[in-house]
Amino acid sequence: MGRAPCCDKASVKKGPWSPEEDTKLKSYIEQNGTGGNWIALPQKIGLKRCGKSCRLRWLNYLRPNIKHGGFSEEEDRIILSLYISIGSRWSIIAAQLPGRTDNDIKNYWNTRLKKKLFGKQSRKDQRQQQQQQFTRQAMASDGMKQEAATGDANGSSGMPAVTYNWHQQAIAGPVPPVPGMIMEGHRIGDEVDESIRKLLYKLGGAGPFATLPVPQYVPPMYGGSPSLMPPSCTVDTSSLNEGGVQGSSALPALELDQSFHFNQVKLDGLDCFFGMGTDQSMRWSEVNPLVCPNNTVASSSQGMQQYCLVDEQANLGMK
DNA sequence: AATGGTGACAACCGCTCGACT
DNA sequence: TAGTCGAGCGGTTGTCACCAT
Repeated sequence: MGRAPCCDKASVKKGPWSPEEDTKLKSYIEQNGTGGNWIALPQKIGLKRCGKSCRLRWLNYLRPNIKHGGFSEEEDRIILSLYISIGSRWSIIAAQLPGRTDNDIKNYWNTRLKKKLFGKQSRKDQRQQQQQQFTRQAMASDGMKQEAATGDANGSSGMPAVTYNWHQQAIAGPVPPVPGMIMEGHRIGDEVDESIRKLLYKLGGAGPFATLPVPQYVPPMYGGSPSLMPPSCTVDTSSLNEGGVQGSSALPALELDQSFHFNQVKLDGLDCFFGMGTDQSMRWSEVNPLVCPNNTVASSSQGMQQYCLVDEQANLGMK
Protein backbone atom coordinates (compact mmCIF):
# COMPACT_ATOMS: atom_id res chain seq x y z
CA MET A 1 0.00 0.00 0.00
CA GLY A 2 1.52 3.22 -1.10
CA ARG A 3 0.64 6.64 0.00
CA ALA A 4 -2.54 8.19 -1.31
CA PRO A 5 -1.92 10.57 -4.19
CA CYS A 6 -2.10 14.27 -3.38
CA CYS A 7 -4.74 14.81 -6.05
CA ASP A 8 -6.97 12.91 -8.43
CA LYS A 9 -4.60 12.28 -11.30
CA ALA A 10 -7.40 11.50 -13.71
CA SER A 11 -9.09 14.88 -13.40
CA VAL A 12 -5.91 16.91 -13.31
CA LYS A 13 -4.32 18.55 -16.31
CA LYS A 14 -0.67 17.86 -17.00
CA GLY A 15 1.92 19.28 -19.30
CA PRO A 16 2.82 22.85 -20.23
CA TRP A 17 0.91 25.71 -18.70
CA SER A 18 -1.19 27.95 -20.89
CA PRO A 19 -0.98 31.75 -20.59
CA GLU A 20 -4.55 31.73 -19.23
CA GLU A 21 -3.61 29.34 -16.44
CA ASP A 22 -0.55 31.42 -15.66
CA THR A 23 -2.62 34.58 -15.46
CA LYS A 24 -5.22 32.96 -13.22
CA LEU A 25 -2.65 31.62 -10.82
CA LYS A 26 -0.51 34.70 -10.76
CA SER A 27 -3.29 37.19 -10.22
CA TYR A 28 -4.86 35.08 -7.50
CA ILE A 29 -1.64 34.66 -5.54
CA GLU A 30 -0.73 38.29 -5.94
CA GLN A 31 -4.08 39.30 -4.50
CA ASN A 32 -4.67 36.63 -1.90
CA GLY A 33 -1.41 34.81 -1.34
CA THR A 34 -1.20 31.05 -1.32
CA GLY A 35 -3.22 30.78 1.86
CA GLY A 36 -0.69 28.30 3.10
CA ASN A 37 -2.44 25.50 1.29
CA TRP A 38 -1.31 24.62 -2.18
CA ILE A 39 -3.50 21.56 -2.42
CA ALA A 40 -6.69 23.58 -2.04
CA LEU A 41 -5.53 26.48 -4.17
CA PRO A 42 -6.27 25.12 -7.67
CA GLN A 43 -9.86 24.32 -6.68
CA LYS A 44 -10.35 27.81 -5.29
CA ILE A 45 -9.39 29.43 -8.57
CA GLY A 46 -10.85 26.81 -10.84
CA LEU A 47 -7.62 25.39 -12.19
CA LYS A 48 -7.52 21.76 -13.19
CA ARG A 49 -4.02 21.40 -11.87
CA CYS A 50 -2.39 19.57 -9.03
CA GLY A 51 -1.47 21.76 -6.08
CA LYS A 52 2.11 20.71 -6.34
CA SER A 53 2.13 21.71 -9.96
CA CYS A 54 0.76 25.15 -9.06
CA ARG A 55 3.38 25.61 -6.41
CA LEU A 56 6.14 24.66 -8.80
CA ARG A 57 4.82 26.92 -11.51
CA TRP A 58 4.63 29.84 -9.13
CA LEU A 59 8.01 29.30 -7.55
CA ASN A 60 9.92 28.58 -10.71
CA TYR A 61 8.26 30.81 -13.21
CA LEU A 62 5.55 33.22 -12.10
CA ARG A 63 7.03 34.55 -8.89
CA PRO A 64 8.26 38.15 -9.18
CA ASN A 65 11.96 38.90 -9.63
CA ILE A 66 12.76 35.56 -11.19
CA LYS A 67 15.85 35.56 -13.37
CA HIS A 68 16.10 33.11 -16.22
CA GLY A 69 19.22 32.07 -18.09
CA GLY A 70 22.30 34.18 -18.48
CA PHE A 71 24.26 32.98 -15.49
CA SER A 72 27.21 35.21 -14.74
CA GLU A 73 30.74 34.04 -13.98
CA GLU A 74 30.18 35.11 -10.40
CA GLU A 75 27.10 32.93 -10.17
CA ASP A 76 28.99 30.07 -11.78
CA ARG A 77 31.63 30.30 -9.11
CA ILE A 78 29.15 30.46 -6.28
CA ILE A 79 27.26 27.46 -7.59
CA LEU A 80 30.43 25.51 -8.07
CA SER A 81 31.84 26.46 -4.73
CA LEU A 82 28.66 25.47 -2.93
CA TYR A 83 28.20 22.29 -4.92
CA ILE A 84 31.64 21.14 -3.94
CA SER A 85 30.95 22.03 -0.34
CA ILE A 86 27.40 20.82 0.19
CA GLY A 87 26.56 18.77 -2.86
CA SER A 88 23.31 18.92 -4.78
CA ARG A 89 21.28 20.84 -2.24
CA TRP A 90 19.84 23.09 -4.86
CA SER A 91 17.45 24.98 -2.65
CA ILE A 92 20.31 26.06 -0.40
CA ILE A 93 22.43 27.01 -3.37
CA ALA A 94 19.50 28.92 -4.85
CA ALA A 95 19.08 30.82 -1.60
CA GLN A 96 22.51 32.32 -2.18
CA LEU A 97 21.58 33.53 -5.64
CA PRO A 98 18.74 36.06 -5.54
CA GLY A 99 16.24 35.58 -8.33
CA ARG A 100 17.39 32.07 -9.13
CA THR A 101 15.33 29.00 -8.46
CA ASP A 102 16.58 25.62 -7.41
CA ASN A 103 15.15 24.11 -10.55
CA ASP A 104 16.96 26.63 -12.69
CA ILE A 105 20.26 26.04 -10.99
CA LYS A 106 19.78 22.31 -11.12
CA ASN A 107 19.10 22.45 -14.85
CA TYR A 108 21.98 24.80 -15.40
CA TRP A 109 24.31 22.54 -13.51
CA ASN A 110 23.22 19.41 -15.33
CA THR A 111 23.26 20.89 -18.79
CA ARG A 112 26.06 23.44 -18.72
CA LEU A 113 28.22 23.83 -15.65
CA LYS A 114 29.05 20.16 -15.18
CA LYS A 115 30.21 19.95 -18.76
CA LYS A 116 32.15 23.15 -18.46
CA LEU A 117 33.88 21.73 -15.47
CA PHE A 118 34.73 18.43 -17.05
CA GLY A 119 35.89 19.96 -20.25
CA LYS A 120 33.14 18.75 -22.50
CA GLN A 121 31.99 21.76 -24.41
CA SER A 122 28.46 22.32 -25.46
CA ARG A 123 27.93 23.46 -29.00
CA LYS A 124 26.90 26.84 -27.67
CA ASP A 125 30.18 27.15 -25.78
CA GLN A 126 32.09 25.99 -28.80
CA ARG A 127 30.42 28.66 -30.84
CA GLN A 128 31.18 31.25 -28.22
CA GLN A 129 34.76 30.20 -28.10
CA GLN A 130 35.05 30.31 -31.87
CA GLN A 131 33.51 33.73 -31.76
CA GLN A 132 36.05 34.83 -29.18
CA GLN A 133 38.87 33.45 -31.23
CA PHE A 134 37.61 35.23 -34.25
CA THR A 135 37.28 38.48 -32.31
CA ARG A 136 40.76 38.18 -30.90
CA GLN A 137 42.18 37.50 -34.31
CA ALA A 138 40.40 40.51 -35.63
CA MET A 139 41.70 42.63 -32.79
CA ALA A 140 45.18 41.35 -33.34
CA SER A 141 45.07 42.21 -36.96
CA ASP A 142 43.95 45.70 -36.01
CA GLY A 143 47.05 46.19 -33.94
CA MET A 144 45.26 45.50 -30.68
CA LYS A 145 46.97 42.23 -30.03
CA GLN A 146 48.82 43.35 -26.97
CA GLU A 147 45.71 44.60 -25.24
CA ALA A 148 43.92 41.35 -25.93
CA ALA A 149 46.79 39.21 -24.74
CA THR A 150 47.35 40.96 -21.42
CA GLY A 151 44.29 42.36 -19.67
CA ASP A 152 42.73 39.45 -17.86
CA ALA A 153 45.67 37.16 -18.25
CA ASN A 154 47.47 38.57 -15.23
CA GLY A 155 44.33 38.59 -13.15
CA SER A 156 44.69 42.24 -12.34
CA SER A 157 41.51 43.31 -14.02
CA GLY A 158 39.19 40.82 -12.38
CA MET A 159 37.25 38.22 -14.25
CA PRO A 160 37.25 37.91 -17.98
CA ALA A 161 34.07 39.22 -19.44
CA VAL A 162 33.73 36.28 -21.78
CA THR A 163 32.61 32.73 -21.31
CA TYR A 164 35.44 30.28 -21.24
CA ASN A 165 35.96 26.63 -20.70
CA TRP A 166 37.07 25.63 -17.23
CA HIS A 167 38.98 22.62 -18.42
CA GLN A 168 40.89 24.46 -21.03
CA GLN A 169 41.61 27.25 -18.64
CA ALA A 170 43.06 24.70 -16.30
CA ILE A 171 45.51 23.57 -18.89
CA ALA A 172 46.21 26.55 -21.01
CA GLY A 173 45.55 29.65 -19.04
CA PRO A 174 45.31 31.39 -15.71
CA VAL A 175 42.78 30.05 -13.28
CA PRO A 176 39.86 32.36 -12.62
CA PRO A 177 39.56 33.39 -9.00
CA VAL A 178 37.19 31.23 -7.01
CA PRO A 179 35.66 32.58 -3.82
CA GLY A 180 37.83 31.38 -1.03
CA MET A 181 40.90 30.59 -3.04
CA ILE A 182 44.11 32.16 -1.94
CA MET A 183 45.98 34.24 -4.44
CA GLU A 184 49.13 36.12 -3.70
CA GLY A 185 48.54 35.92 0.01
CA HIS A 186 44.95 37.12 0.16
CA ARG A 187 41.61 35.46 -0.27
CA ILE A 188 39.53 36.10 -3.34
CA GLY A 189 35.89 37.00 -3.03
CA ASP A 190 35.80 37.23 0.73
CA GLU A 191 32.62 39.25 0.65
CA VAL A 192 30.81 36.46 -1.19
CA ASP A 193 32.57 33.76 0.68
CA GLU A 194 31.62 35.12 4.06
CA SER A 195 27.93 34.46 3.53
CA ILE A 196 28.67 31.06 2.09
CA ARG A 197 30.88 30.24 5.04
CA LYS A 198 28.17 31.27 7.45
CA LEU A 199 25.69 29.19 5.56
CA LEU A 200 27.91 26.14 5.59
CA TYR A 201 28.55 26.59 9.24
CA LYS A 202 24.86 26.91 9.95
CA LEU A 203 24.41 23.61 8.18
CA GLY A 204 26.72 22.06 10.69
CA GLY A 205 29.85 22.27 8.64
CA ALA A 206 28.07 20.52 5.82
CA GLY A 207 29.99 19.19 2.90
CA PRO A 208 32.65 16.69 2.15
CA PHE A 209 34.75 18.05 4.95
CA ALA A 210 32.04 17.93 7.57
CA THR A 211 32.81 14.38 8.52
CA LEU A 212 36.52 14.83 8.60
CA PRO A 213 38.11 13.73 11.80
CA VAL A 214 38.80 16.95 13.60
CA PRO A 215 38.50 15.85 17.19
CA GLN A 216 37.12 18.24 19.76
CA TYR A 217 36.95 21.01 17.28
CA VAL A 218 35.74 24.31 18.68
CA PRO A 219 34.84 27.06 16.23
CA PRO A 220 36.73 30.27 16.79
CA MET A 221 33.50 32.20 17.19
CA TYR A 222 32.96 30.46 20.52
CA GLY A 223 36.28 31.60 21.84
CA GLY A 224 37.76 28.14 21.87
CA SER A 225 35.54 27.07 24.73
CA PRO A 226 33.42 23.98 24.15
CA SER A 227 31.13 25.04 26.95
CA LEU A 228 29.99 28.04 24.91
CA MET A 229 29.12 26.00 21.90
CA PRO A 230 25.64 24.97 20.92
CA PRO A 231 25.32 21.21 20.69
CA SER A 232 25.12 21.23 16.92
CA CYS A 233 28.54 22.75 16.56
CA THR A 234 30.55 19.70 17.34
CA VAL A 235 31.95 17.79 14.42
CA ASP A 236 30.84 14.22 14.46
CA THR A 237 33.86 12.07 13.98
CA SER A 238 32.40 8.92 15.39
CA SER A 239 31.62 7.29 12.09
CA LEU A 240 35.16 7.66 10.94
CA ASN A 241 36.71 6.70 14.20
CA GLU A 242 34.54 3.64 14.40
CA GLY A 243 35.97 2.62 11.11
CA GLY A 244 39.40 2.70 12.54
CA VAL A 245 40.40 6.08 11.18
CA GLN A 246 42.26 8.07 13.72
CA GLY A 247 41.68 11.79 14.01
CA SER A 248 44.30 14.02 12.56
CA SER A 249 44.45 17.51 11.27
CA ALA A 250 46.91 16.54 8.56
CA LEU A 251 45.03 13.79 6.85
CA PRO A 252 46.63 11.03 4.90
CA ALA A 253 45.15 10.26 1.52
CA LEU A 254 43.22 7.24 2.69
CA GLU A 255 41.29 9.17 5.30
CA LEU A 256 40.18 11.80 2.86
CA ASP A 257 39.08 9.26 0.32
CA GLN A 258 37.05 7.55 3.02
CA SER A 259 35.53 10.82 4.08
CA PHE A 260 34.43 11.55 0.56
CA HIS A 261 33.00 8.10 0.32
CA PHE A 262 30.46 9.06 2.97
CA ASN A 263 29.26 11.86 0.74
CA GLN A 264 29.06 9.84 -2.41
CA VAL A 265 25.37 10.38 -2.90
CA LYS A 266 25.48 14.12 -2.58
CA LEU A 267 28.61 14.40 -4.64
CA ASP A 268 27.43 12.21 -7.42
CA GLY A 269 28.77 13.57 -10.64
CA LEU A 270 31.95 14.86 -9.07
CA ASP A 271 33.16 11.39 -8.25
CA CYS A 272 36.34 11.73 -10.16
CA PHE A 273 37.31 14.73 -8.02
CA PHE A 274 37.38 12.44 -5.09
CA GLY A 275 39.01 9.44 -6.67
CA MET A 276 36.03 7.15 -6.49
CA GLY A 277 34.52 7.31 -9.92
CA THR A 278 34.52 4.55 -12.43
CA ASP A 279 37.86 5.79 -13.60
CA GLN A 280 39.88 4.94 -10.57
CA SER A 281 42.98 6.42 -12.07
CA MET A 282 41.57 9.89 -11.58
CA ARG A 283 43.02 11.19 -8.35
CA TRP A 284 43.45 14.40 -6.45
CA SER A 285 46.54 15.31 -8.32
CA GLU A 286 44.41 15.51 -11.46
CA VAL A 287 41.64 17.60 -10.00
CA ASN A 288 40.65 20.61 -11.98
CA PRO A 289 42.45 23.59 -10.50
CA LEU A 290 39.12 25.36 -10.27
CA VAL A 291 38.45 23.23 -7.25
CA CYS A 292 41.93 23.24 -5.80
CA PRO A 293 43.55 26.07 -7.63
CA ASN A 294 47.02 26.01 -6.28
CA ASN A 295 48.57 23.46 -8.58
CA THR A 296 52.00 24.24 -7.32
CA VAL A 297 51.08 22.83 -3.96
CA ALA A 298 49.82 19.64 -5.45
CA SER A 299 53.10 18.11 -6.35
CA SER A 300 51.63 14.87 -5.07
CA SER A 301 48.18 13.50 -4.58
CA GLN A 302 48.50 13.79 -0.85
CA GLY A 303 49.79 17.31 -1.13
CA MET A 304 46.69 18.31 -3.04
CA GLN A 305 44.41 16.70 -0.54
CA GLN A 306 46.03 18.42 2.35
CA TYR A 307 46.05 21.72 0.59
CA CYS A 308 42.37 21.52 -0.22
CA LEU A 309 41.49 20.35 3.24
CA VAL A 310 43.38 23.13 4.91
CA ASP A 311 41.82 25.75 2.71
CA GLU A 312 38.33 24.36 3.17
CA GLN A 313 38.71 24.26 6.90
CA ALA A 314 39.77 27.86 6.74
CA ASN A 315 36.64 28.62 4.73
CA LEU A 316 34.53 27.05 7.40
CA GLY A 317 36.26 28.93 10.13
CA MET A 318 37.93 25.80 11.33
CA LYS A 319 41.38 27.22 11.45
C1' DA B 1 15.16 19.59 -47.67
C1' DA B 2 15.04 15.72 -44.55
C1' DT B 3 16.57 13.50 -40.61
C1' DG B 4 18.87 12.24 -36.52
C1' DG B 5 21.44 13.95 -32.54
C1' DT B 6 22.02 17.15 -28.86
C1' DG B 7 21.04 20.81 -25.62
C1' DA B 8 18.00 23.53 -22.80
C1' DC B 9 14.33 23.91 -20.03
C1' DA B 10 9.73 23.00 -18.05
C1' DA B 11 7.27 19.87 -15.57
C1' DC B 12 6.40 15.58 -13.15
C1' DC B 13 7.36 11.97 -9.69
C1' DG B 14 8.37 10.12 -5.48
C1' DC B 15 10.61 10.64 -1.23
C1' DT B 16 11.59 13.01 3.26
C1' DC B 17 10.59 16.03 6.85
C1' DG B 18 8.01 18.67 9.96
C1' DA B 19 3.61 20.24 11.77
C1' DC B 20 -0.48 18.88 13.56
C1' DT B 21 -3.92 15.94 15.76
C1' DT C 1 3.58 8.42 20.71
C1' DA C 2 1.92 7.21 16.40
C1' DG C 3 -0.44 8.40 12.33
C1' DT C 4 -1.69 11.66 8.74
C1' DC C 5 -1.06 15.31 5.70
C1' DG C 6 1.03 19.02 3.14
C1' DA C 7 5.24 21.43 1.81
C1' DG C 8 9.52 21.14 0.02
C1' DC C 9 13.21 18.97 -2.27
C1' DG C 10 16.09 16.47 -5.64
C1' DG C 11 16.08 13.27 -9.47
C1' DT C 12 14.19 12.20 -13.75
C1' DT C 13 11.56 12.61 -17.91
C1' DG C 14 9.29 14.90 -21.82
C1' DT C 15 9.31 18.21 -25.27
C1' DC C 16 10.86 21.51 -28.33
C1' DA C 17 14.38 24.10 -30.79
C1' DC C 18 18.60 24.11 -32.94
C1' DC C 19 22.42 22.16 -35.40
C1' DA C 20 25.17 18.97 -38.22
C1' DT C 21 25.20 15.71 -41.69
